[in-house]
Amino acid sequence: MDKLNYSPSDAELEILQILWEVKEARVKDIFDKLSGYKEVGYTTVLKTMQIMHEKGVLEREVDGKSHIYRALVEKKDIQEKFLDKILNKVYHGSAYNLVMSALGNYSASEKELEQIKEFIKEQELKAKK
Amino acid sequence: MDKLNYSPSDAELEILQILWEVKEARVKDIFDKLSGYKEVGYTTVLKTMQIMHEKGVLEREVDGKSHIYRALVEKKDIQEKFLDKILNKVYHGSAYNLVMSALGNYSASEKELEQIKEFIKEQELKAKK
DNA sequence: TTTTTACTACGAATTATTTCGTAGTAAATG
DNA sequence: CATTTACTACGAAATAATTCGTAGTAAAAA
Repeated sequence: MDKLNYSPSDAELEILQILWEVKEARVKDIFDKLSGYKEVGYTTVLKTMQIMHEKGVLEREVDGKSHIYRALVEKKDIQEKFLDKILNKVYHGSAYNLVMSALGNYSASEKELEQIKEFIKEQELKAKK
Repeated sequence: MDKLNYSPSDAELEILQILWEVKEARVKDIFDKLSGYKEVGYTTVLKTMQIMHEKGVLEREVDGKSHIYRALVEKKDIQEKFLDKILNKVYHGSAYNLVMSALGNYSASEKELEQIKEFIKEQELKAKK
C-alpha cells in the first residue's frame, strides 16, 4: 500500500477503524458493527470493502465462501496524515494552537495531564542541549 | 449559516483559509493567492465561491462589476469540527493521544511549551476543586 | 434432492466535488 | 464609436464516493 497518497473517505475510515481494532474481519462482522450505530445496507459495506481491496487498502484471504479482510494501512500513518491536514489547513501550522484547542475542548485524565507535562519537560531539556 | 452540518471540502477550505486571514476579498484576490502555490483556473475559483455563496458559507456584496466576499463560517467552528472528527475517527476520542502525537511530530516554541504546561496546571487546579 | 441461507460479484444510479469552456455585459481604453 | 479588459453567469463534463438492486453460487438445512 502506497502510504503517501492514500487518504480514506469517511465510509472507508469507519471500516478501517473497526479493522484496526479487531485486526481481521469478514464483511458480515463489519456490517454488524456498523449497524450498531447507523443504518447501512449489507451490499454497501461489501462494495466499499471490495473497492478498498482493489485500491490496495485492505488485503483479503478466501475462507470458505467468504473473505477475511485485514487493513494494509497503519493507523499511525493515517493519524499522521489527518494531523498534518488539520494542522496545516485549519491551525495554520501551529501545533500549539491545536494542542490548546484539544485540551480546552476535551478532557484528559489527571494522569494523562501529568504525562503531557513530563513529555514537555523532556522536550525542553533536549532543546537546551 | 448552519454551523452544525457544514463541513468544507478541500477546495472550499483553501478559500476559507484565505478569507479568514484577509477578512474580505474578490474572486480575483483569492485566485491570485491560490495561483501563488498551485495551478488553478480563474473560473474554477469563481464557480467554487459561487457555490459556497449559494450554500450560505460566504456572503457577498456587489461592488461595481464584481463581488466582495466574506466568510460566514467562523474559523473556530471549523477547527472544532475537524478536531472532533480527527479525535473520534482516528484517535479513539483520546485528547491525550492527539496531543502527544502533535507534540511529538511538530515543534512548538519554548514559550508555547511553557504556556501549555501553565494551562495544564490550571486545569488540574480546577479539577481538584 | 429441493429449498433456503449466506455469501460474493456486478452494474448502475445518485450525489458531491472539481474543473473549465463559452457567453454575456459594463466599464475602460484607444 | 469600436475594441479590449475585467468581471460574472451558466452549463456541462469528469471524477470520486456512496448506495443498493439483482444475480449467481456453494454449502447447509429440510
